Amino acid sequence: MKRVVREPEAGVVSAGKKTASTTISAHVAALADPTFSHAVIHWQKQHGRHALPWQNTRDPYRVWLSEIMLQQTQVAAVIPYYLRFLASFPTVASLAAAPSEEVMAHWSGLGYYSRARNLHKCAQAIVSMHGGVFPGDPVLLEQLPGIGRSTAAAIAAFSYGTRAAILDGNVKRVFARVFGVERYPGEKAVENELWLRAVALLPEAGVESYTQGLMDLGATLCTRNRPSCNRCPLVQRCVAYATDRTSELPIRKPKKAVPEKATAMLLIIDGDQILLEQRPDKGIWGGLLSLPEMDAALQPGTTDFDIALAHATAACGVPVSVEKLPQFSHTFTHFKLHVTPYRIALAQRLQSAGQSSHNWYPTARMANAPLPAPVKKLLLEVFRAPDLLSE
DNA sequence: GAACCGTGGTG
DNA sequence: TCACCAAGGTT
Repeated sequence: MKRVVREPEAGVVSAGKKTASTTISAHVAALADPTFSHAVIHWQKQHGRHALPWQNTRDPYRVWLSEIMLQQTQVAAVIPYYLRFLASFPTVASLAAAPSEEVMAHWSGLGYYSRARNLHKCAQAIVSMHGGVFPGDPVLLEQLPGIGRSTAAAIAAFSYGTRAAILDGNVKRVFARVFGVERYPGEKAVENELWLRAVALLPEAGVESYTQGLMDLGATLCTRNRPSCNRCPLVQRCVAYATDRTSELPIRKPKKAVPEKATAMLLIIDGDQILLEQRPDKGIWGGLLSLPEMDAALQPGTTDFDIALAHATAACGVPVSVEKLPQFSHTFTHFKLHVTPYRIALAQRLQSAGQSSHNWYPTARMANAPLPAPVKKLLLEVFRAPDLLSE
């Protein structure tokens, strides 16, 4: 259960003694500037984006789906996923009722798979606890799985016109430049300050255009590299522009070396089926199917070839051939993975050896399987299966 | 606060 | 090739 913490609205001050909320309200009031939202709204109506697939609707289901998909993900990557998802699950009830494997299959390749698991949980909570209707109160939205403060505000603003502040990567970048924030925005104290500004700068009316405008500004003009300041409606008030610091702000996250890991993946093939394993929810690629893996480092003194044979035998049957496939590596946000794939043909399948997490999957349906992107890529190269998900 | 959690595009 | 980054949330 997540905590819901919210400072009081601007102007709402608890009676009596001088409290922290008094200070916050005063701070918010001091940061207010109606000309800011006016400039953003005016620009958005003329130059913002108005034809994205999830726009021109106030259907909270569509707004919610798009906001979850767009977390840490760029618009261009989301569009095909959003369209396929909506075609297969047109309502929150249909999504709630869908098997989780089907939900994961539709998310396969989009990354951050806890988003998909939380999406499914959230749909079920909307049906069971909210009568199938998304609440318009950001405080209620934030209690649902996968919805944090910023996403809750976006959903409430776009669906119901609720006056709530977002603070996503776009807004952080715009604010960091306009207000000349010289510290890393990921730092808690800095983020708190940015939230205060976000609340203080909300318009009295037109929160939909304002919110979309902030996102559009960040995505189309106030980009990380080479921002288009000459077209920006905030350029006159931009500290970074005035001081020629747009390439320095926002301050970058301090980098650190990423660890490297190695694994072997087994393509155990029996006729037209391949053995896949359900991955636990916790950890990388949680909740997806993937290839069985073995850690060669755990078996010193033997060859990879021997280990692959032994593993396949123990897992599911009698192998007749083992072929080492070309190695590849995959870089995640926080580590790099080196993979050695082995292709193993099976002469005889042992029914009794299969675990519950084991899943014999038709190779022809590989493109539809809920697989991690690099695994799907590998398998499609091996089997050259057609893409069936779009049907 | 910090680690964890993906992927594809970009320079 | 590689570092960096993009509509964050959870633990």
